[in-house]
Amino acid sequence: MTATAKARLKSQARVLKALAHPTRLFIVEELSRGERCVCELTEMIGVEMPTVSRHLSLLKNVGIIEDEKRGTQVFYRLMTPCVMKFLGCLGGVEASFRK
Amino acid sequence: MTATAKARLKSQARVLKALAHPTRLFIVEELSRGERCVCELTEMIGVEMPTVSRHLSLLKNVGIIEDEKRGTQVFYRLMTPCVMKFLGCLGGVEASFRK
DNA sequence: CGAATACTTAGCGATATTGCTAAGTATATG
DNA sequence: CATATACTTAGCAATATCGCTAAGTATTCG
Repeated sequence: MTATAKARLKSQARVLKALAHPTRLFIVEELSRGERCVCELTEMIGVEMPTVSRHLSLLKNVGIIEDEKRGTQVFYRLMTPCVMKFLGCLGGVEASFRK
Repeated sequence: MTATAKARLKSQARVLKALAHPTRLFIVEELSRGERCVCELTEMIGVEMPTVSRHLSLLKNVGIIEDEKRGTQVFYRLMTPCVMKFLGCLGGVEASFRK
């Protein structure tokens, strides 16, 4: 394993790790339908806002989503719609395992 | 969020979590080129065999790989080549973030 | 300005993950 | 049978993650 390969794997793992949580997967799916503010997401998810906020900043840190403040609200947008194809495939993986 | 949606997200997150580690990503990539025994993977990765073995059983538990014992060796195979397309897309995600 | 709303950050305890070493299991081999 | 090889399992310490509450920041509104 070269150092380059190692760096690439680490970087890819970082993105996967960011996606690897039910709440964050929900956020990504929801944002794929359009931008949402933190309060909307919080209500849909059903955990405290600080918790949602932390999930959001995690996704933002790896470049999957982006935020924009408008008034007192902060709206988040999906930056990499590619992630959705990704998740579509994922459905196949579990299905193939369950059968 | 319905209970069904919750269960699906949890299941998907489980698969992503299994992939979300540099060593396990390496294993998946390597197995996409053909089956490998634990000792081969161990040598390539450069950590102790028990550690590799645990990464392998994690991947096996979510149905991504499968094992077969032949003599004293255990060979692992990729069960869901779909995962590779998945990872191809991943390259795009990081690239789009870095630029 | 003062209060309210929408968020984020910090800090905490509970739990999960990671890699290690040591010990256990199973198959081949002298 | 005894030893070696290939692997897995168990147990441990270090570290990371998760959700919470409390406290801080920023913008709006009376």
